[in-house]
Amino acid sequence: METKPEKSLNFIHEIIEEDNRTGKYEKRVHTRFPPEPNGYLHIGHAKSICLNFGTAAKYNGKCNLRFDDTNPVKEDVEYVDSIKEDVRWLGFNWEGKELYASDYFETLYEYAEFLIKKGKAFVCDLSVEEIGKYRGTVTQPGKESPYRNRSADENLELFRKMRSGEFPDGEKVLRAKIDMTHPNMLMRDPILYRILHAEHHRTGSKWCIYPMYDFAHGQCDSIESITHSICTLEFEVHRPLYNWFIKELEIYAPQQIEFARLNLTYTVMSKRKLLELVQGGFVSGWDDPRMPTICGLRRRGYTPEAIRNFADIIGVAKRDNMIDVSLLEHCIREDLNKQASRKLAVINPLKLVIENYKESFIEEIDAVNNPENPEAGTRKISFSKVLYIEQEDFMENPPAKFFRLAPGNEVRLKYAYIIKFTGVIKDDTTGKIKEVRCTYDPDTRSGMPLSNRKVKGTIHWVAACNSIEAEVRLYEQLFTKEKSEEVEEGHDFKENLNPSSLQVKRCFIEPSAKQAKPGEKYQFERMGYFCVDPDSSKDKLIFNRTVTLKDSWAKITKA
RNA sequence: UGUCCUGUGGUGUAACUGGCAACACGUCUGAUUCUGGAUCAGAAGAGUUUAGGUUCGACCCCUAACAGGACAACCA
Repeated sequence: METKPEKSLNFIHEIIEEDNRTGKYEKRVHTRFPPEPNGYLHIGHAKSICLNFGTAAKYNGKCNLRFDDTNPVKEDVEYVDSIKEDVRWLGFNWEGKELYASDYFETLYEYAEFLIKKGKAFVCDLSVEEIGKYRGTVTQPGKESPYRNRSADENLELFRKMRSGEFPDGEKVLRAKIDMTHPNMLMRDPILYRILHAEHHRTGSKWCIYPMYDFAHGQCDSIESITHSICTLEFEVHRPLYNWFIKELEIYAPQQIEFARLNLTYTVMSKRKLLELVQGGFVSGWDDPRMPTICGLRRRGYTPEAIRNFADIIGVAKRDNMIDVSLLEHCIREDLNKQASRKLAVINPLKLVIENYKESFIEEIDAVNNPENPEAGTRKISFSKVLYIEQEDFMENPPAKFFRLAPGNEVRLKYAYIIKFTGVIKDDTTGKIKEVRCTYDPDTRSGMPLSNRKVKGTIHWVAACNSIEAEVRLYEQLFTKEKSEEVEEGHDFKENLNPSSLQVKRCFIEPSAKQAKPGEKYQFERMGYFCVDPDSSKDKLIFNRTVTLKDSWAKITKA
């Protein structure tokens, strides 16, 4: 039992173990999760959160939560609050208080002056457009700014005036003096500070110049003594620049390691596109259960355990990837199968009358709460003459291998009796089936000596006399294409939106569901896992379908 | 017409650091089942982008090609 097969290390943990072997950071492991508070966290962030906090935990290290809040015009406390909530919900804690890049604004400013004095930074008067032109292109070298050779003293004076608010937005910037012909565009005298007369969500109006992300991120990691700065691939090109700052500033050097971000089929992961869906009203909000956001998944009924397990299973590497949602779905099913109490609920009701059952008689029947966990016990459900069954569970002219109710077929009503079809009643004008009639075998109630007779199928049902009504929101993939962003030239990704990603229905549920509270998770037998929506109230129960059960019959019918 | 990164079954990740490819999801069988769920047993599916090279031996090292991605915001 103790000899679990050794799980191989991902490439980041390999690096860490090597560093621990060589004593590079005195065997210290200190990571951080550094979001910008300008949007909600999504499942891609969850991968990063699990990686950073998980790595720290694995090596008895620390992991900071730090907000990289260097752009006051895009950031807001609303986002910092939601991010903190989501990280906590996922099951992670950070020591003491969360940190902010804005905590280090003074230090960062001093770093800038240090560079100026060293002759490695200068104040530039070029406009945005001009700076763009001077930068050259990816294949052509850039040109040096005419302001590049100002004296250190002049630069210092100008920079201090920038800070004291003597210039309007955009008038001047502070730039590093590196190399305008560098093949890496980011090394072509990048901007360090810009003038922004804007209210910052934490520092208020104290500053009117703000460091660029590139001038803040690496130094913040350095200030916090981070050992391994884990980030996504797009920052790989920035690494030489961060290293340049660290070297010129002569400060502690963390090690940056990049990994490939998560992509999931049938959804989008970019903040911009997610925002577009919210603002365009294509979803009800950031926490719409169809969204891949943490709050959306939470509302959908996903558990932190399932998400953490998912993050673990998908692994970490450097190559671009596109993970099949079926893996995420597998993770939540696996978790919920063990946890969720079962209920009987009928979503597309069809009236079923048992002809030989006593009128207005009600029987209390035992139902198992969770077959995976005997300790969950049993509950009573009512059985009566008139029931509802699922429309899909009856067919007048069934195809081969249809094991449900049909002329000539016997089926079991889950936890109750075996019934036999006797007839249907149809609407005179439309010809639609209004009710199905059957007889039951009184000796076959579950648990009775003669109840073991084999029947082809078992279907779920609900008593018409006392079942309760509820709203169910049936969710499907948000997009119709695996690669949701794949569109022809000139078309928009929103054209791939799935028009039937949400179907709202009224359903009948056994009365024991009456007390269901928001956030609670159930399995409606044979239908899937459902979670009580926060919009739910005593008077109006609302359930979100987290995911269907695996359905091999559905596969057969589709084929 | 640049620099950097990446290329292993349908998908994702492995391969004890050079000894002819494993695990998970998915797919398909069969068993079992009062959820066509769960569970159990099994199968198919890659010879590691290509071409050279080093080596007794290469997924692993070297070279080149090809393919994909990133980079030209006073965004992060």
